[in-house]
Amino acid sequence: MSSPNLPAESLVLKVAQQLRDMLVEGLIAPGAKLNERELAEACAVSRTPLREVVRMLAAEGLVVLLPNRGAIAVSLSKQDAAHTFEVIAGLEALSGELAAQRITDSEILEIQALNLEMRAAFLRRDLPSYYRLNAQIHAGINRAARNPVLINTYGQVNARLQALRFRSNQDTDKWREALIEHDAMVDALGRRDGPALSQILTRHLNTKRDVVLAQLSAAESLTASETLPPVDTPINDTLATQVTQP
Amino acid sequence: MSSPNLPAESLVLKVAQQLRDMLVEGLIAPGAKLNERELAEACAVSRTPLREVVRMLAAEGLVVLLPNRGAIAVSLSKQDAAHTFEVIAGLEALSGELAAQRITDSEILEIQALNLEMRAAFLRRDLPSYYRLNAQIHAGINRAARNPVLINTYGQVNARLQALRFRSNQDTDKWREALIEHDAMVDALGRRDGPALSQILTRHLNTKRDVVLAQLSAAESLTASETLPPVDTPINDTLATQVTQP
DNA sequence: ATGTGAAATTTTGCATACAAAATAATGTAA
DNA sequence: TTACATTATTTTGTATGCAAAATTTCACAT
Repeated sequence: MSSPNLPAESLVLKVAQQLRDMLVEGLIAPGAKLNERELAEACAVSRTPLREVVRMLAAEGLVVLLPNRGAIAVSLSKQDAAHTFEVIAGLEALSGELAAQRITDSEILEIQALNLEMRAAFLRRDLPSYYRLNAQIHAGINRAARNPVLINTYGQVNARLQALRFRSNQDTDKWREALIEHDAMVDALGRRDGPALSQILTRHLNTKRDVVLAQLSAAESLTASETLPPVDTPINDTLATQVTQP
Repeated sequence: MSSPNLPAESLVLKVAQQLRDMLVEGLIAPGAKLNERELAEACAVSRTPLREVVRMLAAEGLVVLLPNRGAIAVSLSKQDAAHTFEVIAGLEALSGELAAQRITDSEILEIQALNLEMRAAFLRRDLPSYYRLNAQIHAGINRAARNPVLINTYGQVNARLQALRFRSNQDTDKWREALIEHDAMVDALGRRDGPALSQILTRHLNTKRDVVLAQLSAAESLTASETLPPVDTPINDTLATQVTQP
């Protein structure tokens, strides 16, 4: 039911979604400075609405305001990420609890189907499809919780995690483990066992947290060795692969 | 260590807190229109920073943007309030779980002391003190969870409930019930029994939700009979009940 | 070379100005 | 009077302009 007249959407909301996407997709790197003039030009608006958008994203936690120094894309430390995962785990636990009470039979079937598709994606080692289907399953559970406030809160907190861009190739054992957790999840959902689903989701998020934190540690030590060579050993080879990130 | 030079704080952040307070304190009534000229004048700034603030509060869910028609203070329907309480319950459950693991002995003592003060306030039927102490106890538990993201998320969602201004006189039985729940809460915290604390907090929030929803029903039917003859047309809901953007 | 400081440039923050939309007011016809 | 169309006023949305702060550039001294 897309109406033919599209002026309904406010300009700021469109630009907000645009910038939000750029941040979540990683087109604007974590920690990168947001230049008002540049972004305004890129979005084809003046600085005024753009500034309003940046303030909105700051309230959402996707950017950080630096007084008199503009804004930067949020860059979560490992601790920040851990804290965020804790909250996400709590929200998903709630979501599972509520979804088990309120989900319809057809929704259960749909999620079961998605889970099978996800297994297929795993067998093909099709990571993009896997992530898409994984997100769809969790979104389906959230939707089945029948709570717009929960969905909204979840989306806001989760966006900050998405901005981490951790969707890299995880090791196969962990991946297989995640699949087992998903099976248990779908099973609990099918039995409408809220507490069980809740518990599985919490555990699932904890393993996901561990994977992401490990990746962050790896990336961190990697960039550290790039930018800060060991004190004793002078630089002897010039690779010219400097990463532009504060 | 409050620095002597106060220009550090950004103007927008100050105005944001100002407006936020006005909304939470009920100085701006739920559903009330936010006139940019008026508010800008009241806050002694021009419309530009004020608009930025309004956008921030929209992202926080304290105001709702109406395209081409400005913004209104959020006005939660009963369903919205119920949904919000569900999320708050989930967040407090998480908070209790984490706090039980991380709280220090002295923090436990402090919360026990606050609980006793709250009992005293109850005996005196000192409602303001009761609410203040109650808030302090819950804030203490949240703080003990050692998770800034949780505190932030909680604060944002809870602000919308505060804006309901439901702190009216509750009936004495429910009040006594709340006291018992608080005792159980403090007890579980003292034993560092996370699951128990979590469960008690959830139940506590559910009773609180029931109280508030009952009050909302009462207020609703009251204003309805004042403004409209008791016909079958509740023109009310479904207009501005959307809390925030996707 | 390296560090320091002053001038130049850029960038942010805020206010004002103007166009479009919405609301209120007025007049007219039934 | 009421309903409706038309005009006037207000209000919102966006762009532009200007001052303050921050960043960069560059000259100069160590």
